[in-house]
Order: sequence, then C-alpha cells, then structure tokens
Amino acid sequence: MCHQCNYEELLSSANLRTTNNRIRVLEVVGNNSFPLSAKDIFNTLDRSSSINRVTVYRILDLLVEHGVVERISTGGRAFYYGLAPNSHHAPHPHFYCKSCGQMDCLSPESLSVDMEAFKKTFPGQIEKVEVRIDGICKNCGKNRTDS
Amino acid sequence: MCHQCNYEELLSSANLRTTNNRIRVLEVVGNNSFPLSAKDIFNTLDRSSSINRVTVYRILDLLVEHGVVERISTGGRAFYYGLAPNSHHAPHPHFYCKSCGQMDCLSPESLSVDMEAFKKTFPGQIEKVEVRIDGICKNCGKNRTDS
DNA sequence: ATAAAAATGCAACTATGTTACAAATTATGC
DNA sequence: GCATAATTTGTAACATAGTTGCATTTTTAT
Repeated sequence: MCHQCNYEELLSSANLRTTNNRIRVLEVVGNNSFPLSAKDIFNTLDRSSSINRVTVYRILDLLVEHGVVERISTGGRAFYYGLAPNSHHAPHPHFYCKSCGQMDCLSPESLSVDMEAFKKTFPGQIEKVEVRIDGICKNCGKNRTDS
Repeated sequence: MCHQCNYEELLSSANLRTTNNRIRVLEVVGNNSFPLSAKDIFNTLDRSSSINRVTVYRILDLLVEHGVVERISTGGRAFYYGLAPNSHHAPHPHFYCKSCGQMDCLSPESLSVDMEAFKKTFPGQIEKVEVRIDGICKNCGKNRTDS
C-alpha cells in the first residue's frame, strides 16, 4: 500500500517502541499492495529470519489496537491485515475472491457510503465501516471456464 | 426477520427437501430479528429437542449455498446467519458490537452503496456486497461509563 | 418390501487464534 | 557501567469455530 511510509515513524507516532520485529511486521503489511493474513505475514517474515507465530499475532493485535494496522474480515475464516487508513491512505472497500482467497483493495471512490446522516441518528459508538465485495476474481473465473 | 415467511415453501422453492431439521434451523434463523452465530442456533435448537452440532453446520452451509440464508462476517471470529435477501427482505447493512458480540440489522436505506457504476467496470464476478459497521452498541457504551 | 439415496450423528481432525509462563531483551536509576 | 525493573519474545499448551470420514438412520423410489 505504501512505499513512502516511514514505518519507524509510524510506530513511534502511535507511542509504540520500534522493536525490530514490529518494524518487520509493519514493513510486510505496508509494502504489500493488498491485505495479507497473519499466516501470510508470518511465512514471509519467517523465511527471511526466524520469528515466532505468536509474536506475529501479538504484534498485529498491538498495531490494530493502536490504529496503525487495520483488521479486515473476509468471506473466509481468517482476518486479513492492511495499513490502517490515515492521511495518506483513504478508507476503501475490498474485494475478496472466494475461490483463491486473494483480497484486493478497491479505489476509495469506487463504492462510497454516505455515513453522515447515519452517524447523526445512530445511538452507539461507531468505530469503522467495512465494505466488502465477495465473489470470484477475474483469474479464478477464467480458470473455471478452462476446465 | 420474517414472521410471514413460509419456511417449508422457502426450502422447496430452493429445491431442498423439507426435513424437520432444516425447517427448525430456518425457523430459528428466520424468526430472529438479528443474525445469530451457528452456536446460538445450535443452542436454541438443542434446548427444544436434541440435534447434532455438525448437522446444524451442514444445514447452514446448505442453506447458504442455495441462497436461502446469508452468511455474514463479523468483526469477530464466527460467522453469523440471517435470512438471505429476497423479495420480502432487501439487502441491508449490519452493526456489530465488539463488546457484546450482538449484531443488529440496519435499515436498507440507512447506508446505501451505489453498485451500478462499479459493476460495469469490475472484471470479476460479484456475488454479494457486505456493509458492516463495527463499534460499541448503546447498551455496552452505557455500562462502560457506569463502572 | 427392498434397494438406493439422502440426511444425521459421532468422533476425530484442521485452521486460526489465545494464554500462561519462562527466557531474552531493553530501558531506567544509580 | 551495572543492577534492577519493565517489556518483548519464544514455547507449549489450550480454546474456538468449523470440517471430514464413516457408520447409522431416515426418506424416497421401484
């Protein structure tokens, strides 16, 4: 999502210590153009230099809690993670392919939801709005007709 | 969601046999005004007359596959189930309370997404659009300030 | 009534995520 | 710089939600 972000800065401005592992996790999440599962992130990191699965989960939880990373639900079982919306990254919807499990980011304007009226009347506390389209991606659709 | 639905009819018009268990599952899902987890559904059914957990999962999968029931993702780990949109039930967004796990249906107009333009340009196959608001519900917010 | 097909139950399993606690690392006061 | 406290990481065990294989029961068709 972001190649210009300074990840150490992102961490410290969220009042988080810049440990090596946190930077590594944030780099994988941030340098990827689409959200990844915890497993994807763990696998990527563990390949370059060993890290514990639990550490990855804990760091992801921490980053989500501090608003650095966004936890995105899919049509499947695992959560995916991407950089949280901030001044450089507008909130945007996602497309989830039920067949291959790949999740893509859609442009912020592609599907906009008008929240203003809603916010005024809703009695609870709103934290985030998630818009997700589920279906079959171009690739998987193609392969299907091939067979 | 629906007290006027004929569940047997719903099943047979989806080309599904009207077994007792299927009707029971569909009744619990359909008579509830908000989506429930598989566990909720199992617990409710098992109280009135014993049923197997796996049977409930299987029936839910079947109903989702045949478009009778909708599988809704939450900000949490489990899926929730509600009647699928049909001529009597417009698709609508949901509110998920991170604190108590309750999911509420919002009115279809409360938050509408304009899909038409999107559909024209998107190269994949669209199955459904999910709009979910996560936050803290009125009740949980109240209890929090009490403490 | 019998055979075939479908649905259900049960036990074991998988995937994803969490907890408890010990070991290692990092920060802080002297 | 060194001792101590606090934080982070690793390891193993556990928890939750859902799935699979296979036997049993029920339903359907002949």
